[in-house]
Amino acid sequence: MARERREIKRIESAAARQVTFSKRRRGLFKKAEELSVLCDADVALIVFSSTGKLTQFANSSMNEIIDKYNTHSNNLGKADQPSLDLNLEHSKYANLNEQLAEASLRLRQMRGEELEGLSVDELQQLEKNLEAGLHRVLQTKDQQFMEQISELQRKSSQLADENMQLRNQVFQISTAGKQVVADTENVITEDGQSSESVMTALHSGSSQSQDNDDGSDVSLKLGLPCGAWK
Amino acid sequence: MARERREIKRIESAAARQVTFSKRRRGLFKKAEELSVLCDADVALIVFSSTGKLTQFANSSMNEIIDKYNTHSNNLGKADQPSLDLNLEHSKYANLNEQLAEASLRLRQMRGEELEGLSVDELQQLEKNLEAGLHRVLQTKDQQFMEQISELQRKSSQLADENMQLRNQVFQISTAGKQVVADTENVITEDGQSSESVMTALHSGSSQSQDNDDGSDVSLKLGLPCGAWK
DNA sequence: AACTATTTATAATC
DNA sequence: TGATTATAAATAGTT
Repeated sequence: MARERREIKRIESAAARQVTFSKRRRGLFKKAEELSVLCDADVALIVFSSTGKLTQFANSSMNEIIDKYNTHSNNLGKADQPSLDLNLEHSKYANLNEQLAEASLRLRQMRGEELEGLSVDELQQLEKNLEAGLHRVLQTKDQQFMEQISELQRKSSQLADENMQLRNQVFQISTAGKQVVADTENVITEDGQSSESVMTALHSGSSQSQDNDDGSDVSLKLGLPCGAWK
Repeated sequence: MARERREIKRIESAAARQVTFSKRRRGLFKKAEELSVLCDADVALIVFSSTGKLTQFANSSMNEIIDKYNTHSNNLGKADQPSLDLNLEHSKYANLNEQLAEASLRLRQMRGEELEGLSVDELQQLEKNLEAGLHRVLQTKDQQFMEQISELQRKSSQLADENMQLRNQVFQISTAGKQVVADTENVITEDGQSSESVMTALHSGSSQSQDNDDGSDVSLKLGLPCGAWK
């Protein structure tokens, strides 16, 4: 319902998926509420995003509706349930454990372990996923590198500017110094150390200029372990 | 969304309410399914009509999602649980949930999603893992290909052997046949059925050779769906 | 997140 | 119910 019809299948791009998820979830919850209001129906809606975030709607109480649902489906299914609660607890574990086991297996397989049982088709699917993942990781890494580089470029251009200013200061001060020296050569000094004073002044001026970068890190390290480069 | 905008409040006419309920319920379930498919989300939808009739949708298992919902709302919700037992249960869940969340995150990151927060070091580690995994997957796939190929080579060499033998048999038999025919033309047979015997021998010999492949599959299919190739 | 061109849902009607 | 249709609403792509 938009610029273009969208085929109903998993959106591959995580970003687009997230955007669509937000939009459609809002729409879905709105419709759910409207149905419950217009038609006086009991509606419960539970949505977990692919990242595990929960959103829920229930016109009355969620637990109430779930209970109602359980009694309904129980009536139609299993007859004896000594402790519904215990069974629920139990199945929660079982479910979580199953999901965890599944996720771990997938992870190990992506690391190239436990591939024995896989068919060629499954291996090719895995390969495709790995290549896509690797591609995105490389893209992200490149992006971070580029950011670091442009940050460094910014810093070094700033340093070059400061450098230029310092050179100017040095030049001006040393010019001024020569004038002082020239003067002292022709005039008897009052304390007998005018030459040293001038050198000290020049030096302290220089070091002060270098230090007035008030703590900013001027190191040119990339912050990367050297061994990480091929 | 129609001829006229409808105010969102309970429809008084029971008939109209029923009609709207049917239409909107269908739409709601459709949207729920689309969301689950498009965005890879877990969606559970339970609707009781005002007459008490139940309709439900869950992309996976309704119980699974309700369980997940219960653990979630337990974890994030009620603080009062006097029973030590319950707290233990609780922490077990929390633990499993944490592990599952961790594993899911790792999986998504290996698929190249949610890389935003990662440092360059972590990205490089991920890259290394992906490359290693991809390498092993490719190795395993290659190995399976090689096995299929050597199996096929074995079979076709076996077939070639059989072929050779058959050619020999055919040659010898047809040569013998000509001699027999030639002989019978000039010599009176002793039992009067030498010709038939020869023909029988030829036929039985041939069919035996074709059948002695004791059930092995001699088809030359690679066992791969054509669509799997780019 | 805001903006539209479209698609989709649906209210009224038969 | 089911089909039709004019219109409201949702939303895909874009900025």
